[in-house]
Amino acid sequence: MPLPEKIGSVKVAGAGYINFYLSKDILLKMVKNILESGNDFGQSKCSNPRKIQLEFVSANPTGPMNIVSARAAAVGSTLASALRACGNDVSTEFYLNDAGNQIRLLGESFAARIAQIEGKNAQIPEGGYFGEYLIEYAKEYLQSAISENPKEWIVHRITIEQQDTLKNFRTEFDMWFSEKEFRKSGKVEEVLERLKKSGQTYEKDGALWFAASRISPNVEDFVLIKSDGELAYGLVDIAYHANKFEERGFDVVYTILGPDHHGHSGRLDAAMEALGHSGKLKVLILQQVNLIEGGEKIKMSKRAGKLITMTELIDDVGTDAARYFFLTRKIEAHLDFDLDLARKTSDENPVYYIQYAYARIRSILEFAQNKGIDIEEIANSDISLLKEREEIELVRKMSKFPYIVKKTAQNLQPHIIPFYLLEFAKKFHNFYTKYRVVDENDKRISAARLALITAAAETIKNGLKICGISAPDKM
RNA sequence: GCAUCCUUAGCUCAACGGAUAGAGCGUCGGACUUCGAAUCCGCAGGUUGCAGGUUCGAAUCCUGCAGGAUGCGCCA
Repeated sequence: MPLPEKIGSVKVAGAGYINFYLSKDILLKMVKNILESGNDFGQSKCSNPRKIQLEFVSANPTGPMNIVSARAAAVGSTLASALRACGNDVSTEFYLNDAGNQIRLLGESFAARIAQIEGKNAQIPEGGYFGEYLIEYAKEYLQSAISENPKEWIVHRITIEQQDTLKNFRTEFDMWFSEKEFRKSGKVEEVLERLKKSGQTYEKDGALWFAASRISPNVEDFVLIKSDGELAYGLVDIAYHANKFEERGFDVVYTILGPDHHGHSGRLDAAMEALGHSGKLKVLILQQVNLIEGGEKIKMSKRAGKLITMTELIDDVGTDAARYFFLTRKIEAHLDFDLDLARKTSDENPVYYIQYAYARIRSILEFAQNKGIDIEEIANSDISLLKEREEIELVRKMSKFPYIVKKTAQNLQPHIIPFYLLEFAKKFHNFYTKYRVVDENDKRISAARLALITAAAETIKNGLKICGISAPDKM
């Protein structure tokens, strides 16, 4: 039976399986495609591009960010890149909780610290913020001699700090959405009226409740308006999410929340349904992170003052290693972060294994150039000279990269790319050890192999880029 | 008590419901006069927590049980 030209061979593999292999020609064309695409290799067009919002981190501006925020930053920014690579219109957002009870407590705690430094007798309020960092900020505030209201100042100051930290962690947001400003918009009251009209609210103990349990039996009712007349967090958050769809027209919203918010997730879903947005919001619960050092869990407690902040973690292990480790787990799985392993700049640390493959290729290209080979010309080489098993395997692997990116975006699972890159690096090292790339006695095969490894470097670089990990030329 | 997540090799983890369940690390044994040894090759390591069910087919889906983590406020 004649085979279509795209199919190279067919083999019966046992267990009822028949394998069709892509022809070598098709595979080898991939190499040229990759070289032509360059930085765009891995991008694809989406059959139904959507306007997507991805909200993540959204840490309260009340103190230094913790390691769960770090994980959220790594995961969120990577998913955003992957979704963009698939042709979606993606907007990333940090919801700035700069209003409400916690901010009031922060302001009071900060004022108390200032008063203490000035020698006055002042107490940090019940449930306030006792962290030492407020003392440092208070000194800074007093020295700067600004007339700004201390509460406004501290919120702003901490927000700037968070923005810097996130930027250092290669996580940028298109939008920092202020809760305080949002509350002024009147949207909260409007949404409240609509919820009342939906008939799913009731009064009890002087508060206004939302009957979420009627919409979804597993969800408990919750308070919209507290008995003191204040807006509850739940209500503001519902209005905020309604705003995403109604004022800003997102088709889909992904909100990444910490494990302590899983109860909130069901409430939001129920409320979105009541407001006519069912199925458009997907809350992703990102599980917790345990830091492991010396084979043991580091117990962190605010009281004992043993808290490792996101900044400390980045300073300790570096952005590349930290991001890599945060990305290697499914989002719903708990992550044990092995500090000792992440610190190691040796072969045990997989992030270097991948980066090393890239650096090695850059080094070979430089070597070839020094030998007088014109790197620009390798795109015109005779790729069909590649026929060793390891060469074909490498091409086969790189041809899967766009699919890997797509799968990451579809499944909203960041770990797929780092795992792929690890396997890919393995295939490259494998090839490298067995075959010489630059062979002065055979210029034609050299050119073909240089084309091959250039395409490999492109694949690694683009993969690392999506993960927010650097691809160093030398290391 | 309720809710969410987890349980796969010694360790850390992969595996669109599909083939003989795969990687890294660790152990052991090998490979550098030539492009980077931060590398490669090989050996060993498994009743996928337990018990049922659905299916042509289950690590994967359903139920129950056991073990672990977390959350259950008119805080956010």
